Amino acid sequence: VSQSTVSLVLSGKSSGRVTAGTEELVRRAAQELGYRPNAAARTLRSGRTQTVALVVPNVAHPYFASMLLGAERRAREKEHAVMLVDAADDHVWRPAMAATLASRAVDGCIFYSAEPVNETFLHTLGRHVVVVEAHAKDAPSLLLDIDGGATAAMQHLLALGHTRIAHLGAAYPKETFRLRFSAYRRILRQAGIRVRDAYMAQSHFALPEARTAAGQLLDVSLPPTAIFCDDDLLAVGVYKAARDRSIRIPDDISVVGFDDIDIAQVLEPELTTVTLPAEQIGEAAIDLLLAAIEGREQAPASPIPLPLTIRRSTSRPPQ
Amino acid sequence: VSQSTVSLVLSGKSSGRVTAGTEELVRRAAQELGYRPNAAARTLRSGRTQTVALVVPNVAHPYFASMLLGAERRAREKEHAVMLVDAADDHVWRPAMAATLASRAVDGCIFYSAEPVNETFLHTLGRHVVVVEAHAKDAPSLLLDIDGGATAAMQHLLALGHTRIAHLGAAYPKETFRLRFSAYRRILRQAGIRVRDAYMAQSHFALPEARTAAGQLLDVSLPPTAIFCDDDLLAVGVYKAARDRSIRIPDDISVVGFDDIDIAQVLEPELTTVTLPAEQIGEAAIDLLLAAIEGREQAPASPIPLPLTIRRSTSRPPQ
DNA sequence: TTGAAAGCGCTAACAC
DNA sequence: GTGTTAGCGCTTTCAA
Repeated sequence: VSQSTVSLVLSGKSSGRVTAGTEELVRRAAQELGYRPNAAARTLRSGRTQTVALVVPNVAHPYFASMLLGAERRAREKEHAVMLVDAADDHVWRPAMAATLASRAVDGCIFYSAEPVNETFLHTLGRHVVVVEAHAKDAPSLLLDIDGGATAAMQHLLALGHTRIAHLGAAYPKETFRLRFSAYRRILRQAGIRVRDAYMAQSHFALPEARTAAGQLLDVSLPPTAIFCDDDLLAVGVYKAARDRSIRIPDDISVVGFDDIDIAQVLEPELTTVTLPAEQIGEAAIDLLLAAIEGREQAPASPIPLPLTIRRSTSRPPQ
Repeated sequence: VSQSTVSLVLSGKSSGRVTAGTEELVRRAAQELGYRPNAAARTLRSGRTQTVALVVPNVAHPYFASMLLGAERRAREKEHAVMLVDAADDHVWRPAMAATLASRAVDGCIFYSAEPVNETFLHTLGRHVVVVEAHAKDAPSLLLDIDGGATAAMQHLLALGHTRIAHLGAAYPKETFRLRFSAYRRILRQAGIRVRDAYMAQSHFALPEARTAAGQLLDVSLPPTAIFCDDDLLAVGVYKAARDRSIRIPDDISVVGFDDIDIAQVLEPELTTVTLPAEQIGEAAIDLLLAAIEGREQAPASPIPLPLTIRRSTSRPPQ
């Protein structure tokens, strides 16, 4: 029973090369001895780690947690492991990720981009990269129909009769948020409504800050009758600020969010929001990355549609 | 310029072995060529992967997401990567984890146990294992003062004057939840209050089910004036069920949760809950695991205290 | 159908 | 101080 025979059998490449008897023998011995092939040796030989990295800005944001859930599940189905890199802030992750990729510790990387991805940088990494929710010239990217979702949200508000619509934007430098903001302004302009500076505010993803920013919007002299938020977490800030001022949702003000994280249904009234299928996005990202790693060309898919989920936080504007 | 010299320099073991000039030379060359040591080869030689696995029941639960955040941050500080395994349900993770550990793809594993850990199983793995929030005979474990937290919560309710206190338990087979339940019964008994079956319900971590279970508690003929929940997510079910019945929190019923996830402050009124320092727990788990891997013996630390955070969901019982 | 042997890229013991 | 060399455990020719 020699080394190569064992390798053949345990890698499933034994058909027509090894006798059934020998094969059985090998399997039994492996079983009894609890033998497990050493991953490092295998990687050294084959160049494949069966591991992919996932870079997200913040796992504690429920949207990313769900995406990670979907990605890990799918990766495991395909016999891959997922390594997590929490970017936390944009300066930290690059060296870490660059080192990880360059050392060949992973076969590829899913990259929830913080910004128009530096292409030189991507190339330097020399591994397969998939970008989620952003365009990248030299890497396959998984796109969402952000504009479509934002447009649906705004049109919903217009259809209800709102004209004084504010925007609470995410203070995060990413294409996806610029798209949400553009859609807001475009739809207003198309409807012949002036875009007012006083109806626009920004906040990071922290409740106290979102609450303050939302409060500024509510305290304008002629206050808005609806607020379109870049993110459900920011919508929570609106709920809090409204409550601070005894402003009722949706009677006095309508609120629309973006993401449809669990919190949307925890809020009272439940939040009307643009639904991002986070787990599905995680799965799709894994599929795209594995295809790239295995050299299967994928026709660039069309952006994932984002339906508006209408709940109780939107209604006709007050008289 | 030979292989071993390069190795010496780049592993930082060059002091007193390599001339400053040569060292500089090597570094510069490595820099220019963009040389990165191959992780697999290094692992094969050294036996260390610089990677640890983290097994959690469900990353989409905010508590675990935060724990993961803390763990990943600390691991990166210590130059380790974190591989995520989402157990999803208790049957799936074992083979996956066993394979990962046995193949030496990771140096160790943090295991948020689903159950009194099967010790034979742990040993089979043959790698370092740290168990969080559960006792394990043969592995270092990171303990939380669950009983202390639950006791504080119950005593808070008693101190407010409640005697009809219900318990909404998590339908999840884990020591930590049994401890919460025992504390509930013990405190009632110590206060001379009869433990009523009608005041006890269970639910999985799904809002519709939690809402139904909470509803049953509220619909008892002599309803409770307070509910102690095993988890903040279950407390959300109570809020929903109360709202369905126009029962006011805290005027008609007080609610206490467990975890202090972000949702606790999203709820209105904000939830009184037992605070688990999730990120800190993740960090501590990494510290414990790395200590074990590096052979540093750690005196078993005392359980992490869990303070009760009192917010607006608890008050005196109605007259 | 099975075995022998080379070599993936690194580290560490040892020789120079 | 620097170079030579063996070997980590596997896969994969190639020879028997």
